[in-house]
Amino acid sequence: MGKLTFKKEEKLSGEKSIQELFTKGSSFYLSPFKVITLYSNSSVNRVLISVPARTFKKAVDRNKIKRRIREAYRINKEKLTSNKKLLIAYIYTAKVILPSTVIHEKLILTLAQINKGNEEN
RNA sequence: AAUGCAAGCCGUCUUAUCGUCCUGACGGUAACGUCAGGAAGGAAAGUCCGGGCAACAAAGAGUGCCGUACUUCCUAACAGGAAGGUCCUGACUGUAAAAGUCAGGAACAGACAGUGCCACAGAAAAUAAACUACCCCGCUGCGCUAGUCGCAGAGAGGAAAAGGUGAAAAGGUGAGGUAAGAGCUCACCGGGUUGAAAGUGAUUUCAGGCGCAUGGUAAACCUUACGGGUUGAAAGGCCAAAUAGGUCAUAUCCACGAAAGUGAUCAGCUACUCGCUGAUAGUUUACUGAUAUGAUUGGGUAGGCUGAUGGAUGCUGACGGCAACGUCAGUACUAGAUAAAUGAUAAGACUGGUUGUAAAGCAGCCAGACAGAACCCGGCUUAUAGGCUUGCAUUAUUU
Repeated sequence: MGKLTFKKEEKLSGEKSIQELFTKGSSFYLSPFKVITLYSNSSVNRVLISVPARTFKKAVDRNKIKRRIREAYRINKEKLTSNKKLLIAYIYTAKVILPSTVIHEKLILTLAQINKGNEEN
């Protein structure tokens, strides 16, 4: 480990798996995110990052938020301790563009929450 | 030099650490790794026009629907662009009037094909109309200067000249003419019309004749001319797991038969499977099944590839053209993602603003826009901190 990469394989795509995640996954809110998780049999954790176009009408703003979340996940993803692999969706629910440091802090909290959920199962 | 306007151009940079996508080379069975190269815009935006491309449709014509609307040209095409014309507005020059130059604007075909509408005000808003005032005529009354008189009244006519209303009042100004008036007549202007000349054309100029009642609105319906097949890359083309199905082979079980063996073929019903019916075949009344494994196969789901990035491309030069643009030659370029890459963090530089200081300098603080490719092009429209260049105007200074 120790590689802070984020390759194509880790990006969640495909209509079917996304539908499955949204219908069967379990979710929790932790401002500014809504997080949805689901166990899968893939070889890596796969992540979907979404910023609603309803709150951020300009593509530039959405891209900026997505990039910050992606960077935060990339740097902190080794904090995930589960053996089983997950599908994770991050949905950005805040109405303003938060600075990178805040997004980093909050995302670490969400990872801790996901780990806690694993231990209970 | 400053400010304003117009046109054109640019629209932050560097380093470090960690990362993303594409291409190539090398290593590796592969996963992947190493190295090298490349990776957003002037609007990528709005999706408002036009085209390429693709599929489907399509005898021809008419009607309907939608769009366009001064002319000529440019272009693949356009509602875009260039040049020009007409009208309107403003400024300047200038004159007795005229006229010219510059800048801006125009939904700039048709209102003697038809239908409709024209609020309020006003007498009247469209085959004209008489409220006030004006004029003539006869009648009645009154007056005295006793008339071809004056005043008043009601009546019958004339008249679009004056007043007032309105966005608009039926060509304008002047003269003649008349009871008063009227294109009733004349001159000039305006209008439409005929001819000639100039121009590819819109149109212009000149000449003749026309007295010339019949408004506005087509961003009301409408008429005329020209153009338009429909749907968009989620189009279209190709490959193709898994699962279910077809066919073949083998094995096992089962059924029939005394045994050998057989467990098929064809047609009809049904969208298909199953099933049913019939015929034929296996010496034959019967039976004409099931499961597993392997091979193969049609369609095709998930998914993938393609479409899809080199083009009506940019730049430079020559030639043609007033110009838009075209032709030729040279040269340069190369994003290709797909739940959607092109980044994150830190430091510094640069530019601008502001505060401190008498000022330069320096220091502190703040800011660096609009905005993210999605098949590709040509336009239009809208957003945009700051900077640069050129031209014009104004002001100030120096020579």
